[in-house]
Parts: sequence; structure tokens; C-alpha cells
Amino acid sequence: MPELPEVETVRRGLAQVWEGFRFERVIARRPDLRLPLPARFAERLEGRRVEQVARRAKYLLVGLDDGMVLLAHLGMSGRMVISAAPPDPPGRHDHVEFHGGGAVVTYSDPRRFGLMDLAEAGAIKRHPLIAGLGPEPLAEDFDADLLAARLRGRTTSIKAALLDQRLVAGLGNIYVCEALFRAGVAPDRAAGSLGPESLTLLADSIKTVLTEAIAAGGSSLRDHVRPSGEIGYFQLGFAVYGREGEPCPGCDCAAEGGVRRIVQAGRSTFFCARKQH
DNA sequence: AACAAGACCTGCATGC
DNA sequence: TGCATGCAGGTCTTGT
Repeated sequence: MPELPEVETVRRGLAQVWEGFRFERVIARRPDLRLPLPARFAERLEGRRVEQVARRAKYLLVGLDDGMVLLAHLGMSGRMVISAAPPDPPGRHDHVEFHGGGAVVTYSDPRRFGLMDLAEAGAIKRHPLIAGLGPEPLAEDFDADLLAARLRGRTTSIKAALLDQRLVAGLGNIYVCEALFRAGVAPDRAAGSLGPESLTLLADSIKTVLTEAIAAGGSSLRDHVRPSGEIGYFQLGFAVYGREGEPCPGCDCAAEGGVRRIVQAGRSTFFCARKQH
């Protein structure tokens, strides 16, 4: 489900209920998600006060008052939902409950591609899941030069390269398609072959599409909801994603069959052959 | 070292 | 209605 904008939306929701409050009770209903939960997971969280809820790429980083960090990834179908009382009975895919701050946050994840871990705050940058991540696309210093440096020499497609979290962190299938469309870059171009003009357009497009999506509360297709239970609305702004056969905005590509869908690296790519080169 | 393909797991829409 | 197939906001592991 979640790419950077959805995770950022979840982060903001959790920060509101968690920051400054303690986990009074934590219930893990199964010992594993995609990976095993760490030993004594619930016990190690109970009684801890949350200092901040941060994000790195698609990971949530919940800083605790004992110097540990709860690291969580929502996988494809993970949700964090705030409610006044725990679900009773718990849903089939309600795997973890966090009680505290006068509310209950339920982690629900049908496909169980998500994960949670505990790490020392001082060592978080060396955590195996964090260490290899590329730059944050919304950071100040992310620009055409930085993007060029990340893509230099790459022969794989620009689509596959942007999905690689080691090159740029936080993009997923939706926002790569949308950013390439906005930049007018064809998805099958070799990543290392983009010229300075395309790189500038692409770096800008990545920033603006992510910023607009965050402002809309993310994209709600199947699984994403905000912790409040509200949906996000950026799916209404998709130009190409999921729009095979439709015309892209303000384009007469309908005459050629509209938005095309191809498969790259096992994932659907949506693009306009008229506007993207 | 870089890249592609397969694996993980469940639910839903579609078509016969 | 029932069953098979394909698809889904991800990423880790394996093999070339």
C-alpha cells in the first residue's frame, strides 16, 4: 500500500496520539509479520514514553524514552488505525494493538508484508534495513545533480531505478509512474542516459508529486487509510496510474489508445507514449 | 557489481 | 454458484 506520502500521512496521525504519551499496554497477536517480531516485543514497549514519531523512506521510526526505536514498515497492506477502544473481537488481520495516550492504535495487515523491529536509537543508521537507503527525495539537497549521481552508469530502466530504494528512498509504483509522466520521461529509458534537462524535470516532478500527495492525505486505492480512519484523496489526481486506455490530462492520446500499461520488473507501468520520451 | 526473476501472503475483480 | 486466473501502494533472496 504505502509509499512515502502514505507513510508520512500515517506518521502525522500517530504523532498526534503518541508523542508525549506512554504505551500502557501492547498486544502482539502473532509472533511474526514478514519477519519475526523481536524477542519480548510487547513487554519492551510497555511503560515506554514516545518522544517522537519520525519517518525514513517508507519506515516509521518511533523514538522511545529508553533510547530504543520502534521501527515499522507497512508493507503493501498495513494500516495503523486509531480508535477509542480495542476492536472486539479483533479482526482476522489485527496483529498488534498499542494502548496509550487515551486511545488504541491497531496495526492491521492482511498480507503481512509489513514488519516491526526494535533498535537502539544511536545505531539506527546502521540498522540493516536502514543503512542502504538512498537519499530522501523531499530533503533540501535532493536535486538534479544528486539524482544524476545516483543514476550515473545505470543501464536498467529509469522506472526500475526509481523503484530501487538504494538509489532514491520512498518512491513506489504509483509515484514513479506519476513523476515520470510529469517529467515527460519514458519509463523504459536507460536510467543513466537522461540528460540534464530531463534530470531537472524529474527531480522537480518527484518533489512536487510527493508534496501534493502528502497534502491530499495520500492515495486510497484498496488499503490506505489515515490513522483517523479518513481516506486520502490523491488518487483523484492520478494522470496515468491505473488509467490504462483513458486519455491522459489535456492530451489527444486517446486517438492512439490513451494511457498504456506495460510490465517492468514485474510491476505495471502506466505512461503516455505521446508525452513521454 | 548490477540486474532480472521468484518468493512471501491474502483478498478482490473478472471470466468461464 | 463455483472455480481458476490475474492483479495489488513492497522488498528480500536467489541466480545469472
